[in-house]
Amino acid sequence: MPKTTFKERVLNIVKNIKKGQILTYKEVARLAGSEKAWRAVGNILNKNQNKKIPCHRVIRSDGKIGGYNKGAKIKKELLLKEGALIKNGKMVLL
DNA sequence: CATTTGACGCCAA
DNA sequence: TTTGGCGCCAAAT
Repeated sequence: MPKTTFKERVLNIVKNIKKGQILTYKEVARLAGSEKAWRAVGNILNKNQNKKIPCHRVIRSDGKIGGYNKGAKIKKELLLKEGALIKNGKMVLL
């Protein structure tokens, strides 16, 4: 059985995000087991950004897009295209 | 092993 | 309301 490190847990959670679902770094960190590890979460995604991981579905708590290796703008467009909507700085599903 | 980095979050002014 | 600064964790160097 795997040791499931924090990094692996985070990647697994992000990978498990459904279409149209958006989570904040803080939420992901909390699901991963460390509510205050949001910083590490962003770093982990940044260094892993694997194709299987829809890291573009993870945004900041402020409702801002945050960053993306391919470009934050593209990230936002991807989210809107998938059916996600950001309203009043919050994530809203269709 | 110690220090810096980083796709962040929240509080104070 | 907006801007600045501090705090936090894990990984990289």
